[in-house]
Amino acid sequence: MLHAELLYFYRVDYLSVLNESQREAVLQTEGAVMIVAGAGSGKTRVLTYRIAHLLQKGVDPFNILSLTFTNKAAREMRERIHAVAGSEAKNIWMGTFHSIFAKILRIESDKLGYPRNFTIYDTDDAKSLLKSIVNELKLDDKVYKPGILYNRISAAKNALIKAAAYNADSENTLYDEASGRPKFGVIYSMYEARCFRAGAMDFDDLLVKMFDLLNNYNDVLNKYQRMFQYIMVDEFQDTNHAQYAIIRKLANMHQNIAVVGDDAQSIYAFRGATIQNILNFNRDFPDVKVVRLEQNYRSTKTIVNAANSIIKQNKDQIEKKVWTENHLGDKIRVFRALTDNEEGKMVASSVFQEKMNAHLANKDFAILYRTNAQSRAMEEALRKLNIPYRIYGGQSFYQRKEIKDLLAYFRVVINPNDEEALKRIINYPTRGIGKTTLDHLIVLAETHQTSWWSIMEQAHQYGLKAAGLLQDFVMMVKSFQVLLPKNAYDVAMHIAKQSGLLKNLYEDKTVEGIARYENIEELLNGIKEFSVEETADDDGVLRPNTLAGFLENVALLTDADKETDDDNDKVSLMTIHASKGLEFKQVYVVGLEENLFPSQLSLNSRSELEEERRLFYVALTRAMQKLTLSFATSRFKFGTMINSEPSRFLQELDPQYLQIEGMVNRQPAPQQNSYGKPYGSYGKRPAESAPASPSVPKNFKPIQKATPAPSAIDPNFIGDDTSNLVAGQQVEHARFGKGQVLGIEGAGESKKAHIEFTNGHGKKTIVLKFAKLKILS
DNA sequence: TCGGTTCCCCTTTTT
DNA sequence: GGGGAACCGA
Repeated sequence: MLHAELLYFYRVDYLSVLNESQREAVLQTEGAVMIVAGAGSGKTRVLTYRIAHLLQKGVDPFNILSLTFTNKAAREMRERIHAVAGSEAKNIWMGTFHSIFAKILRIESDKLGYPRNFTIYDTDDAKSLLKSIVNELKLDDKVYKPGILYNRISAAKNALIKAAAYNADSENTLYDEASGRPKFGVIYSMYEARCFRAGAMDFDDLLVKMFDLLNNYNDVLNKYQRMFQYIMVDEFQDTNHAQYAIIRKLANMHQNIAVVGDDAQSIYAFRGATIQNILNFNRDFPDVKVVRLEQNYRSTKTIVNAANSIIKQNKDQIEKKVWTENHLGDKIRVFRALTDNEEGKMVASSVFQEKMNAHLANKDFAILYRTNAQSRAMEEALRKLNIPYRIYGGQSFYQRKEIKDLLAYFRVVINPNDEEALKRIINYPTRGIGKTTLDHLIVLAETHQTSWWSIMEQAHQYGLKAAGLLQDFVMMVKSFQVLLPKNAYDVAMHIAKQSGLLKNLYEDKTVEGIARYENIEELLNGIKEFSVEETADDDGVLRPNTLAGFLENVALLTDADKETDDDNDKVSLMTIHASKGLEFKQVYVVGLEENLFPSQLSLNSRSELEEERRLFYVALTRAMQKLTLSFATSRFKFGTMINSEPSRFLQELDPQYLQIEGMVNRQPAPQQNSYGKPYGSYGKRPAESAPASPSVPKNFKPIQKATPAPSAIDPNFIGDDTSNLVAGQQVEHARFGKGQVLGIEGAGESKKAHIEFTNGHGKKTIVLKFAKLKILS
């Protein structure tokens, strides 16, 4: 640290700006610490100062490991530390789990038999590989859907179960047989082998292989344990089993580990995150010091209290009381719109007005939604009012076809065994290597247990009809490979031109074609920027930034990691997931409708519904000054208009914090005791509006808390806990519809129900563990 | 083998 | 309403 920076650092006197708990969290650098940080409680500030404090104490930045969940969080943290602690910040091991592990895996790749420049398969690559495996095995791709297979493989990997172990466990095999996918284990094995053969790791492999590395190579474990004297983990509630197993190993030598998290903001259980890790942490580090940050500095009392009124409806939670000294603030507005487009208009014009009234800038506003598809209506409305906006996430730049195509060229040049990349470009632009040839290649590679590439290199020997064309392709790639040590931009440009890709895109003069060409230009410009500075490699030697280096960086960039343009004063549009960790003066949460938020797919179990509720909690707590919620009574879905009802979450909010606007003038004002339905009755719900259901408040709170997930959609919904299911009960199955239970067989994991379905599906035997049954009576 | 058309499925959320 | 796969005709 430079002297001047040190002085600056002391002058800030960071300890005086912290409250007592925050100070404790910063100063407790030794041993295990768990920081339970409520929303808006200054978590990032604590983490920043904690690292600054370590540096100031003389800890070498190379000995600090700080893991975050997103690239954005890592970057922001680095910038903030740089601001308080100076240029040393860049030497801290700071990044996402995936990026840090990828970095280490490249260094240690030879131990695992991987090339140093292994490819990282993204979700699309992985699904595409699974699809071809299913085809090769001649299985029904309606049953063996890539997405389902991918999720199940991912779940196994997150639990550190590899294919061999998976297949050795009869419980898995039985499960797969019962769910109609007996070949799953075979697919998993093949997938694993094919990734290895291609020199590729998927996202989950970055965790699994990292664990293997530490578990099987004591010298490697020792090296990194020594290195990482201080470990910090942000968003601990979002870690999965594999991630936890790794950090636990790494922390084992020095035992200096601080984890920061908030169970109320756990929104990634669907991806394997488990709050169990919090319990494990207490078990594995029995001397853990727990620090609670409960004072909220971000939001008004109204927002904090309303958010609390939501989260307390969850059964699964760690008791904590988030409070604030901030002023009361405005009530939370609720907009009711007729359609999704009208919702967009209301939100956009409200942003326009608020900007004037409260003298705010565009960047003080965020519009948050549950699904990316909802952004369109918002965009259109904002455009009409000339309000600049920026969309975070959604279809990422790097997921566009043309970008993936060019990147696939780079990938093949760097790692010709990368079969998913090869598949993309082998006949693009068209060069006469069609499906037939590719099928031959696949079969040959499989029989000779080798890669497509090595078959292609010897195409003549295998008597392939298209051998000449394949030879040409191989020669082209090899001519690119020679250039690899050079500067990334020169190589990239050469490849883009010589492959014919640039020309192919240039000739397309349609609007989309021009846009695609511009995207390629943008990518090339990005590479140019990347390649101007030289970097020192691990051995300290300066070398030009190569294309391989660019690809390493780009593989784990997904969403909002593209450089921001000059004008940053824009309204932010993003999913609630993407908004975690951010704050805005004014926040609009749109699409508060049943089946959308909470998502239809979450309605079958209490735990999933509670995750949706935590998601809502995250959304609410993004707002500093003013919060607006909105819903539409109908919206376009798959091109057709569907009716929708207001979300149950609106009804769960304590009405004293709400101000309802845009209502049909049916009643003078919502009465205190009628908050069960303060939004008027619209939509066709005969069962509800019929006199048969009198004035009993349907969602009366105490009842709601005691019974699992009452559904606002199905008035007959009783529950989903099938553990006590008996013959005679009426149930509803997601696919087969309604039916009656004839009998129960077995117990525990393999408990099955014989059910007679009414809608022509007849009798079926359903394994209760994975059938999502609703109990109707 | 290729290009165009139809048709089908889709929607959570992300590294 | 849209992207991708499957299908079909040259």
